Amino acid sequence: MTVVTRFAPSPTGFLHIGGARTALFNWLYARHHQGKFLLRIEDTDRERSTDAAIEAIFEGLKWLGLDWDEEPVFQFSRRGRHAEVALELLRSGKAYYCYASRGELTEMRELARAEGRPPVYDGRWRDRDPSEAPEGVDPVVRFKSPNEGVTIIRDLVQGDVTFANDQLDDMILLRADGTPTYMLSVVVDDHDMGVTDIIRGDDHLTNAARQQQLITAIGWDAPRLAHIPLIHGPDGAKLSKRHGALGVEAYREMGYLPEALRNYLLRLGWSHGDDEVISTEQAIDWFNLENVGKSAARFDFAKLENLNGIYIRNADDAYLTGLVAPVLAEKTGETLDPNRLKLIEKAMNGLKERAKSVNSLAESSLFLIAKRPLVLDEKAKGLIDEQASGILMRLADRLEKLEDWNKDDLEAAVRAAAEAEAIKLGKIAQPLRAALTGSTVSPGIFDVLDVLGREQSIGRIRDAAVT
RNA sequence: GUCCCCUUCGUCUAUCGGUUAGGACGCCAGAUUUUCAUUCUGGAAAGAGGAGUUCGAUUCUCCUAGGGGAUACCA
Repeated sequence: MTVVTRFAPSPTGFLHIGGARTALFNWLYARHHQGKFLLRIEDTDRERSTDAAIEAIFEGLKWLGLDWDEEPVFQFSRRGRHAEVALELLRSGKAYYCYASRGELTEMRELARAEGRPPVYDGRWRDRDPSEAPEGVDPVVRFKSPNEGVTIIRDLVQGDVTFANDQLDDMILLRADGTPTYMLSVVVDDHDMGVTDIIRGDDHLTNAARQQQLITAIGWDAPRLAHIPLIHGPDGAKLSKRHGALGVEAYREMGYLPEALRNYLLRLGWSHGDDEVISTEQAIDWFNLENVGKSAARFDFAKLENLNGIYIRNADDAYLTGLVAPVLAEKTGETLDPNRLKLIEKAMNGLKERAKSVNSLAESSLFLIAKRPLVLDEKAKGLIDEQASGILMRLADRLEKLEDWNKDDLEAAVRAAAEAEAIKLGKIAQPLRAALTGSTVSPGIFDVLDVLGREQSIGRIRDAAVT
């Protein structure tokens, strides 16, 4: 049987980082087994579901490169089918109408808690005759779950987990208004979609027992289960939305590459020996459930940043230029013409060597497209004293005489200038850097000269030398 | 309260009874270098605590502690 996995987020907010990892694992598992990766939007909570959230989930998955098979399933649209299954259970005596009021339910829970018993529904309508039903009350449909024995979940990550059946009460299948609850919907949808392997957060582990009872009652085959641990924030607390949990689009805005984030997320809870930098092809080839850890992991930005740097350094110059362009456009307030983009791409090799994010890449390429005269930062200004000005003027004269403006000749000229001045290369390179870039930090100075070209370079040197 | 899960350097992790407990990030020191970054070398840094089982436990069992999750007519 081919593997079918699914990612089933509820569209009540952005695609957060924990969901992204769940999606990644499902995707990897499906691709590894040459199976299918399906998407289901669990939008049955009409109050909280929004179209914007649905869009954010699609966009987030696309950005991460997690392509899904077939059309996404919208759970709400399948409510008729869900109710049908509940009604069938009702007919076969595996479910029943319950007329207990909300007040009764609260009372029940409080009493149970006070007595140290599990806070569950006591089954008061389980065997009661419907003729006793109170007037004018719309009943809910409850599942008649086994009261004795145990339910064992054979989890691929967590191992065998045993629940006593008396801990699990008769859950609601259909609300008083006839709409299905989550427990029913997932079971029916997973079955109808042919899902063979459910990989989800371990906050669903207790749900798994109830769902398994339901599946057994209906008579379906149970899918394989794998409950992966949650991701915690840097402080070890649960990663909640008000607690630093960001949507994947926030990571894009911070300048992380999707492939770096994917790699980071993969290593958060899964390992392959000592391997750290893992390509997507390798990930698909290697991914398995056996090497998924059982404990929650903390999110560590420092490590993500390191990985991001590695991916940036290895990335294609044109690709990076394409990513930098919009950021630059936003910073400068104008879209870049092809000539300046070409300039950036030419400098990219030196730029990417020292970048940790797309944003820092943009920041450090700003000098390339700056207009003369350059504004020097404080440190750069400090480098150009009277002596340095003289050196720069003489260097400008020397550079002007160069026949050919290329990296090798430029290097030779600058070194010759240093020798003529009887100073170390650094003594001339730093003021030169300040003059050309307005900063004390930049790519190699000969690269900068080369990329900037004769006119800009000499102009900038003279600008700095006279002020 | 009840149930379930988890626990190796600060962080992510390797180890599937016998290792000087390995790697990565971060940190510190050094080398390279025109700045920064990269790269390279070296260093500090861990089995929550307690009982067992065993010739031998990080590894198996139990207890304690700590952390997390679930306890809805939310998903």
